Amino acid sequence: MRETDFVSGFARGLKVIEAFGETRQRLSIAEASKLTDLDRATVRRSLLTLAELGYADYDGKFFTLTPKILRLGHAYLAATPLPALLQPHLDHLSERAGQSASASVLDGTEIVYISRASQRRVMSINLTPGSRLPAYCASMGRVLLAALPESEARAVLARSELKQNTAKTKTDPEELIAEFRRVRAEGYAIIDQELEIGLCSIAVPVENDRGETVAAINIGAPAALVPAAEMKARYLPLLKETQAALRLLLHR
Amino acid sequence: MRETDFVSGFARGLKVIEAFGETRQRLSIAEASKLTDLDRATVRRSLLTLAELGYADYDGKFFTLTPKILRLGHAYLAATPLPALLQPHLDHLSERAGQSASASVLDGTEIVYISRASQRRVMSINLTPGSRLPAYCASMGRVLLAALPESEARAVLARSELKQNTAKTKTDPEELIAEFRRVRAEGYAIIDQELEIGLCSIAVPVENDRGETVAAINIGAPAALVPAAEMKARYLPLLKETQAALRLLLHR
DNA sequence: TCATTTTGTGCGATATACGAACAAATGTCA
DNA sequence: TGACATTTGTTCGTATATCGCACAAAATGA
Repeated sequence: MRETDFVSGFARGLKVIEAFGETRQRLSIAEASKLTDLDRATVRRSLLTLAELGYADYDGKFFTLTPKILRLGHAYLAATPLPALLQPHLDHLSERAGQSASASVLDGTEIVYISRASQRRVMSINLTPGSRLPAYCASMGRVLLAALPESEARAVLARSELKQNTAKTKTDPEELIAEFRRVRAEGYAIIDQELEIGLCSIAVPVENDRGETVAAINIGAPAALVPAAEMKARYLPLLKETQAALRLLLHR
Repeated sequence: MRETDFVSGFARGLKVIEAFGETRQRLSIAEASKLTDLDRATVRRSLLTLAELGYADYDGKFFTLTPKILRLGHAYLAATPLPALLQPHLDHLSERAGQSASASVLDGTEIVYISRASQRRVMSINLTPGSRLPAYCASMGRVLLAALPESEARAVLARSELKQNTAKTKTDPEELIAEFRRVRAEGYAIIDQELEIGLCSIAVPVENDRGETVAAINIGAPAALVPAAEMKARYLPLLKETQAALRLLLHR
């Protein structure tokens, strides 16, 4: 790509939008400038542009994003058939399992939820399509990383902040790589309270008819109700059934 | 705002992103140019910028958005406390009603879903946070429009495409304005299959402690199970309870 | 094959970014 | 309270980047 094929004003504006996620709802020009590492004058123009277009409100001091900004992410959810295709299967899966079922894809070091059917809240945080979790310590993340060539998986781990969320969190890259091999061989991943105390989950890949992994689906359950040791026996058959149904759907 | 405080390259780029929602997943440069009414060279630069930043993939012919684009909308959902605040109440409401419960805000002529707790699918389309419906024919839309000064509500209706979705859809602006008055007086709106055959819903406003309407919540049910005439008796008390709980939460 | 559509590129005119300077607001301390 | 320091928002001139057009090249299809 040539130098002149890059619209830096556009790139800067997107950076400004993302600055809102990291901290608070309201940002002043100076705050946004610090977060994005862009000149105050530049940030100001971007924010005024967002306000002019209705993507942001401005009270003279602080800028806040408006719901119109959701159109941007929604462009993806509406344009990509995968989330809508998965949803009814997740609903069915969730109902039969009596637990929450979700689907996600990989974006860098994180997994991104694209569909979800929740029975009740098991996690302290609120997961909706668009929500993100670190891949290395989520069951769907393990499945998605296991699907990458090992060199790529290593590269992702190298870029990840391998944080010890709980006493059970695996943070050693070699141990994780070994786990990815097991996931590839056995076709599922189980997380036992590595992300949050009290939460277990089990995931399998969603493959198209060429065997390529295009997403992951999981079932999450409170550890108090379903010990990790029972996750496989209880939920793997259901997940495998859903996986088989989806494989037939995802021909291309 | 001065002319030079507007970054048109940014505005054009955002228009390009939104072009993906309207049609398909894959857009060529020429297609995107037609949809956005922008010069091909401009669209090409915007798309290449998106690809360079990882927001889009490019196979040499078609561009597709990547899940990274969800970061933009998620910046809003994460930055705004409302969706997360509402979610547990919707879960509780949904469980007690045995039906789907949702929350939305107004964006122009449309309502935007910000949180949702679904029991089972009652609609043909898949609603997730970020999904949009026309305000004039949705129960939450009626509630949100009723909260506007009447002149503004009229202006929104004037900009709306008042489509006859079903035989029951109200499309006369005067009839709708009269209905808004009733909603204001009685505090709830009921939709009887005006959006989709077989779907009834009832909504109430979510107000902060100053009585300002900041969102709407609803319960949707299949008309076959719950006739419109029974919606009020069955669900209004539950909605009112949730509304009262939220009012205490939303002081500012 | 030729016609049609689509994509890529060079160029002049125009719009934008940068950095610095200034003004206004805010905070600090005697 | 008042003087000073700091932070923030805004403006301006200029160097630089982007826009839209026109044309060339490539792909597509009849």
